[in-house]
Amino acid sequence: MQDTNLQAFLAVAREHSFSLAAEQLHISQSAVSKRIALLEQQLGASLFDRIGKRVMLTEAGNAMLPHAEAILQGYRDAQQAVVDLDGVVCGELSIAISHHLGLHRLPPLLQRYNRSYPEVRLAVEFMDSEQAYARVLRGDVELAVVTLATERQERLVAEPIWEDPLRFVCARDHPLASARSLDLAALAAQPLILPGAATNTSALVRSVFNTQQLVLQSAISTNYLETIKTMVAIGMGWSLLPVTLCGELHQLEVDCPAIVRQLGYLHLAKRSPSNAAKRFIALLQQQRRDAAAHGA
Amino acid sequence: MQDTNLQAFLAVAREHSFSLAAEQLHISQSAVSKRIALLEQQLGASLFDRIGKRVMLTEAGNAMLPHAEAILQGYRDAQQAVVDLDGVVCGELSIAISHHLGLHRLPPLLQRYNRSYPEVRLAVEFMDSEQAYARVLRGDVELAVVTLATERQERLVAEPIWEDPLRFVCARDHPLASARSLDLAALAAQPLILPGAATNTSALVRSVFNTQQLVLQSAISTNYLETIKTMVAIGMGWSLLPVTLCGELHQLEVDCPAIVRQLGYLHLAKRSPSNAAKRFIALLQQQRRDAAAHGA
DNA sequence: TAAAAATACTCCATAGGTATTTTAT
DNA sequence: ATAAAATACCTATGGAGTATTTTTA
Repeated sequence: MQDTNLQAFLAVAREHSFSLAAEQLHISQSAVSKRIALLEQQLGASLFDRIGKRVMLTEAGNAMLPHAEAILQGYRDAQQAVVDLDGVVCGELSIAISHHLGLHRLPPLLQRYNRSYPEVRLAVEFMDSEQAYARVLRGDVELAVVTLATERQERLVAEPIWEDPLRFVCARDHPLASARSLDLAALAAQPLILPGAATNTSALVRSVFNTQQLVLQSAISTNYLETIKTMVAIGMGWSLLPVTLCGELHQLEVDCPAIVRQLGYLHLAKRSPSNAAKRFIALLQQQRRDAAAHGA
Repeated sequence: MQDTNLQAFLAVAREHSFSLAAEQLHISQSAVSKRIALLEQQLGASLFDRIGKRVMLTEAGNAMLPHAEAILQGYRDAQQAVVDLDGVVCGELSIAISHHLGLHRLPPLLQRYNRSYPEVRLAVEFMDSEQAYARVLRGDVELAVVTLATERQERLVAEPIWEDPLRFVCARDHPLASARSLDLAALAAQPLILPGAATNTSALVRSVFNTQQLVLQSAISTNYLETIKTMVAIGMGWSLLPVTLCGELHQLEVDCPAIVRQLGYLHLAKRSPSNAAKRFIALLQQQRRDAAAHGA
């Protein structure tokens, strides 16, 4: 990205010679002649007086000189500005975060990010994971950190960071708490409390029961796991909750494969991540490695 | 003499669309695609994210934007500089004018200029004086005609043309109107209406009161002197206004040195004025001479 | 399905090279 | 006569257009 005609102009002005300018530019003398001729034609004015073997700037050439330099400097600056982007982390980073992750996993990460890159203005919005998916798809936010959907979406890149195993829970004084051995069918017969039917978590749970042709019907429905926990604690039914949320609830031993939510980040496949986003993703992935090392 | 690739870049950035940009440039959509692709290849970075039907700047594109504008402006300046050599007054003259001057001092000048040099396309923008300073500094406009700042700026040439003495005014039925003798302290104790704190006019006024360790606090604030006049007329407080705006307001005799705004023009020191700008400046300076002769 | 961007292809203008001519000392 | 710029002529490339394909809403 440059302007070869202006380069020729500056070289000739500097060298007072078409031939020397040609040498400097590693092109033929005739090419220089033509570049200058073209410029002169475009400007409607001569740039050089060719007085015998002397080449000197005309008035118009003098007038052009600083502008030509400014323009070529502009090209260099532009190029540099793009190159400089590598490694410079600044600007705004818009993230959608699920309520649950915002409460239980992200605070330390956000704090660390904010300390490491104070130049980045973090625009964080908390919402349901499904809304976050939509916001990313629409390009409203660059990144989301949420409960991942079980099936991958065409236009999105979704990477799991944490595994979030769900435990069957009920109140301590709930009939199920004293049951000897439990299977999915026994649970399906009892009142339960699940996140809204449209949520990824709910879909995951229902898919497990579906393998045994069991259909779940949740009486109470909310997308806030904290609320579900409270409902379970007062004996409204059983539910599935992340280990970290089980607290003093009774955990049921159930004869079925582990039910594990994938928590992670996602962004539009086609959208090139900003440097700010890249760093955030790096932080998330480091988190995953740490968790893996710790778990092992 | 120009850069068609950068033109395409700016057009796409402006329109958020390759097709619309193509229309504007009167070339085919595929040509635009190729120009952008070439730029991106030369820079080694994507300039736009094509997300479905949405076209948006990447970080690199954002970084490029001001440079691309600067380069194309450079071409225009270069062209104009050569044209101006012939003493021809034509092309475009971009001027930023303060609301007040645009209303009260410049109309006859603009009219005369327009008649004398119909070849010049006047691009006039009205704004606050402080915004005008910024526009000149950024090179967005060539000239500004505004209220001058009290201290001179390094990179600017600022020349006063008019003196604009400010008068203390209040409503006819305002308590101050019947006061025998007034000093600054007495005024500072009463509600007043001043232009915004960031304005040159406000700074000038406050500096005068500061010499007596008086601090002014303006309840209402607007940058439009006409609005201030109206507010004063309905008795909201006293103010300082140019003589020409005092009209039927009560003018207070106050024991203090005259407070005089300097109105004039300014431009970048390094930017040599175009012929069109030179003529405009000549008109302004003739105005000053006329005023001096009339005043004498 | 419709609209927008990318791509395939074709064509021509032009930038560049070589060789030659012109011009001024 | 010589050195330097202009020019003639040829070639290859790149930029433009049209038509088509791909992609996503």
